[in-house]
Amino acid sequence: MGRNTMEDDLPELGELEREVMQLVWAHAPITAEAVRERLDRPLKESTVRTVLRRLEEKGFITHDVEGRTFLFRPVQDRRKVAAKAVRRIADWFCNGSIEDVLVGIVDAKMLNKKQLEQLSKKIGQAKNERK
Amino acid sequence: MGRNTMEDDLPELGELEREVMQLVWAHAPITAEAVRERLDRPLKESTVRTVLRRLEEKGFITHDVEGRTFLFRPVQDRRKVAAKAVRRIADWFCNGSIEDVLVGIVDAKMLNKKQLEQLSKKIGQAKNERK
DNA sequence: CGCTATATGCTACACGCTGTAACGTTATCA
DNA sequence: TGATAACGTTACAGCGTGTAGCATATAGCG
Repeated sequence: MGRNTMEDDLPELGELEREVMQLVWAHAPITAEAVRERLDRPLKESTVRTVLRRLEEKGFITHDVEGRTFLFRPVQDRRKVAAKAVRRIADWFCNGSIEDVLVGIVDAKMLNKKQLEQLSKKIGQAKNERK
Repeated sequence: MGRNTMEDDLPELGELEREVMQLVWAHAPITAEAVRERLDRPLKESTVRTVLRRLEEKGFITHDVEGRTFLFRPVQDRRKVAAKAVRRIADWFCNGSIEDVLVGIVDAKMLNKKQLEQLSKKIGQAKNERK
C-alpha cells in the first residue's frame, strides 16, 4: 500500500538544470565557470550562475566559498534523487504504491535476466537487514 | 547499463491533467461531464473538455463516439505509464540505468520486508519467463 | 595605490505549458 | 421549432525555465 512517511518533494527540473546537475554530480566540487566550459551549449556565465543558484534554492546542490569563488557540490546522491522521483511517480499514477510501479517495470520487461538476478540478490541483502 | 530499445517518451502531465487521468483510469469509459462531476474542483465543462483533448493529443487517452457523446478511456495502463516515467528518471539521473534507480529505492528503504518479499517473488516468476 | 580582470548579486524578459473559460455550432427531442 | 446538450475553436493569464545584461566588489599587478 501507500507510504506513510511524510517527506519533502523536491521540485522538478528543466532540461538545462538536469544537464548542470549531471556535471555537478560528475565533477564536484566544481566552479560555475567549469560547468560552463563543460556544457555543450555555448552559454553566458550569468546564465550558468542563474541555473546554479536555482538548483541551490531547490535544494539539489550547495556550495562552499574558496577565496572568492563558489565551489558547488550535490546535496544528494543521484540515486537518492531518482528514488524520490519514483516516489512521486507512485503517488501520481499508482496511489503511492511503489510496488505497483516496480511490478509495472518488471512486466514491461525493462530488465533482462541478468539484471533481474542482480536485483534479487540486492533484495535478499536488504531483506536481511530489515526487521 | 543503459537501455537499447528506442521508445516514445510521453510528455509530462500537469496537476489537473493527472487528476483527470485518475478518473479516466478509475471509471472508463467515462464522459466529459462525468469527469467534471467527479472532480473536487468546480470547473466548467469546457475546461474539462480542453484537458481531455490535450490528454488525447498527448496519447494518454482516446475516445469512442456513442451517439453524440464522447466516451473516453485510457490508452495505457497506469503501471505502464509509471514504468515509462521511471525510465525517464533513469535517463535523467542514472545514465539510463533502471537497476541503479531500483538500487536507490531499496537503499532508501522505501520498501518494508513484506514488500521486498513480494517483489522478489515477482522477480522470480519473471526470471523464468525471460530467456 | 589605483586600475583591471574576475567573480558574484540582482533584475529582466520572452516563450511554452497548463489551468481556466467564453463563445459558436450542431443535432436531438419534447 | 426552440431549447438543451454535446462538441469545436479560440483566448488568455500565470508560472517555470532558459537566457542574459548590468552593477558591484575584490584580488592582484604595475
